[in-house]
This record gives sequence, C-alpha cells and structure tokens, in this order.
Amino acid sequence: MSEDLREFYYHQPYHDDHRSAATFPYSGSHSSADSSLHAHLQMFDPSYMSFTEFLHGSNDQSSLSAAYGNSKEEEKPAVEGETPATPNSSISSSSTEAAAAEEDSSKGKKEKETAATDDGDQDTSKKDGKGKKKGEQKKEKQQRFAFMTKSEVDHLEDGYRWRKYGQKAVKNSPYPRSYYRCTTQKCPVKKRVERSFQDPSIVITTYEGQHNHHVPATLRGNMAGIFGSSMLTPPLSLEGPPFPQELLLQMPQLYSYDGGSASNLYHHQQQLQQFHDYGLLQDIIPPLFPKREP
DNA sequence: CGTATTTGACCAGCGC
DNA sequence: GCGCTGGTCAAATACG
Repeated sequence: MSEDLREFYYHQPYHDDHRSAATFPYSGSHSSADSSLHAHLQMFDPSYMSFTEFLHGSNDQSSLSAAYGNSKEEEKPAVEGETPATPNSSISSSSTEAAAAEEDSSKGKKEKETAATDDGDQDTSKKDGKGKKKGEQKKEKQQRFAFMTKSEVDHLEDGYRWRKYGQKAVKNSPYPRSYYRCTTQKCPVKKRVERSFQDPSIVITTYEGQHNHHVPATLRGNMAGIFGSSMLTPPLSLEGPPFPQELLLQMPQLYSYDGGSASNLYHHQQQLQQFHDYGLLQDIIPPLFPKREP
C-alpha cells in the first residue's frame, strides 16, 4: 500500500519571528518501509477546512502535483551545495498517515501494556523485559505531522508536555534525534525531534498520533507567547492535529505530498531548497486560497 | 524524594 | 541468515 503517508508543506511569508520560521518538507516516516515515493503536492488551507477534514477527506492527490520526489530514495549522501534556507520564507511541513485515526488498536495496546504498568507479564527477560510480544502487532500506522522550524532550541514548546524516552544518532547527520512521548496519561502521541544537518538552525519535528486531551491549560499561555501573541483560535479540538491549532492557524497554506520516508528527507530538503533558491515555490504554488484577512 | 533525562541494550523491519 | 537502522525500553543518573 503505497504508504498513505501524507505530508504537508507549509509556506508563508517570513515572520521576523525568531521563534519559529523557515522549514522544509519532511517525511516523518521511519525507515525503509516505504520504497516508493510519490510526490504529489497538495495544498491545505486551514481557513477552508479543518486539518482533520483534510487528512481524512479527499484522498485525491490530483491537485497541484509537482514533479519532485519521484525516484526512490537511497539515502541522500551529504548535501552538495547547501545554502541555508532563505531567511525570507518559511516552510513547515507535516506528514500524516491517515488511516490510523482514532483507534489506536494494537499499538495503543502495546503502549498501554508497557505504560500502564509492568503488570507482571511474565517478563522472564533478564534486563529488558521489553516484553515486546513479537508478532502481537505490527507497526500501527499513526497520523504523522512533520514540520521544520527554524529554531535554536531543539525541543520547541508546543503547548503539550513531553517526556523524552530516547535518543539516537541520525545517519548522515551529526545531530541526534530525540524521541518524546506526551506525558498525559493514555495519550498515545509521540514526537521526534532532530536537527537538519543541512541547516543546523532548522529543527525537524515529527508528531505521531493524536492527542486525546486538550492542551494543558497552564501551558497554553506559553504557547501564545511562543507562537505569537494572538490566540486566534478556539480551544484545541480533540480531533485536531497533534499540535495546537494555534500554531496551525498561523499556517496559511500547507502543502502535502504523498509518500516518503525519513530517508527521503534530505532528498526533499534539497529539492525544496532548490525551489526556494530559485523562487520556484511561488510559481508552483499559486495562491489558490485568498490570503487570510487580518 | 518524586520526576525527568540519559544512555546502552534490545527488538523488529528491511535489504543484501 | 546477517547486518544495518530506527524505534523503544528501562536502569541509572540528574535535577527540582
């Protein structure tokens, strides 16, 4: 199944907002699972429909398909001519795997098992009772959003509370990838954070799953302070994206493509970057949607 | 002392 | 089957 991972590119005029700016498309999918990569660009405008609608809705990737990201990947060797993201624009991308939606069937189960408590589970294992009952479940697809942010801090405050549970070195990158889990009980959302090796100032954040709770009240204030002082949105919907809508609403346009994997990241980065460098983005991404009126 | 992070080991999927 | 890689676990450690 051609990996129904969808990714969204976000492009917006640069806010001289040091907190979060430029970004590139990123496929948050892990590993080699997806060998085929289609690259259909899609636009998403939160003012036209909810993110959720976009995700679960139209599956047609007809609109706005751009010609890039075709080939299969092979991890991109180091960058060749990398130029830092143009400071005048920002792109954020997110990816998601529709499908997973609400029921966190098997995966949730597994996490529940481990998280809930050791529950005996006849572990047996010496040190790692990782208790991964093999074959019990394969990787459950979860909604994924990935976006890149220009930031000096790795872990961006997004309104939720996260607990780091792992860190791994990233291939072909000097920067490690950190793994976080939402600390709210029963919340299955996870996120990965890593730095672009092309532009160390860019942080790639990948959210996986959907929060089953609201943004912690105490943190929402911080959110506003970080992503902008204007809180333009109603409270976060339970069905919304895995990050506060406050953030989303500041994304006038989101572009997505279908397919992709982590190893495609660099590929896409390069591609997008080129679009950027040559100002092509503006060309291939016509203003289908009217600008947000203030 | 409770909670969060660090970190090495383990596990599963994939390619060869 | 083996090695590589990404993702996760959990003991140890750090931190408030």
